[in-house]
Amino acid sequence: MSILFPRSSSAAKRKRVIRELVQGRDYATQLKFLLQKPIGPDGSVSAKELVANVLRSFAETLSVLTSSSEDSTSGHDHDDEVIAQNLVISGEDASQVASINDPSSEDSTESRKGSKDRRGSYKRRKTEQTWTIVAQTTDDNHAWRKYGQKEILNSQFPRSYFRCTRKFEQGCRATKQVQRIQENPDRYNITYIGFHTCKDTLKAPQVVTHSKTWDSFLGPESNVPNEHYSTIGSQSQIVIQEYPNDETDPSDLTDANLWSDLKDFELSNDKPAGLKIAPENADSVYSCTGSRSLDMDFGIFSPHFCSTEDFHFDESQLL
DNA sequence: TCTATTTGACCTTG
DNA sequence: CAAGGTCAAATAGA
Repeated sequence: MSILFPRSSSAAKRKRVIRELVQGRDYATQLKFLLQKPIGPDGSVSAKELVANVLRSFAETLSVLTSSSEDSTSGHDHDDEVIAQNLVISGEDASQVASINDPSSEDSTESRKGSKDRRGSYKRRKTEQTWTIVAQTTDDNHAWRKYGQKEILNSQFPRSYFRCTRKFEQGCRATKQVQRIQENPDRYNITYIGFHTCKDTLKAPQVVTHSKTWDSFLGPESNVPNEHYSTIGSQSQIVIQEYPNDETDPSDLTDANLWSDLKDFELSNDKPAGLKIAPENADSVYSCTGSRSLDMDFGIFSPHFCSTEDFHFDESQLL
């Protein structure tokens, strides 16, 4: 595949292409989770394979575009957002998503109503789909509300817990955990748990907080200078998709609730609410660290996607 | 006054 | 039982 854009005149088109590709790939990734089905009875290409191909195609295209743009761009705009390049499934079974709306796996919030002395009586949401990214920013275009912070054993930095601000308005189940990486305090390990099911993501351009810096998010131990997080450009993000290890059949992913979730994604202002972890401000994503691979592994991507830093995609260079 | 954050308590899980 | 996740009262800020 070879796509060459005339430098000046087609910059906008190029930008759009990149955006669409990235977005499309994210959608395909979501689709993949929903279509964990074996080959059809008639031996036709399975949806799984299909999605794999789509993803591979996206990855390849982006790879080409990126490499072709790298040597042709000299300037970097600090404010430019950077697009995540790869969403890697390091998969365990994708079974858990099916239980998103399963009452048995619901957050304890409901079940605790009326019993004030049951603080903390919750069901740990190990049944949710989770994925982890490494990034220099925690901004992901979703509105989050911090609800807790914990000192973590053998970790210099505390872990902060966030939930979607629309948890109660719209019942959005998305949560995330943010923790500064000890070996690399410039970056954060961000674990997303569950997909956003809220719809007005555009109304939530930033993480909602009264705090002025991420330091306040990440605890008093944090001593990274504020200005370190004042800009968005040039972040690196690494995505590691994870599935809970569960016995549920992956085909449950086609659960009606999920489809409705998917519909929600589509309705959410052209922005995928779920896998938005590959936000516009990510530039590098990798992982091949999965323990148990899904049948369809993202290893189908070209090898460089699995290395840690060689795939650096800065959208600003393409725009 | 309203909304978000902080923080210690409480609970689940392994 | 320790570690980690969540709640909710207290607090802070707009």
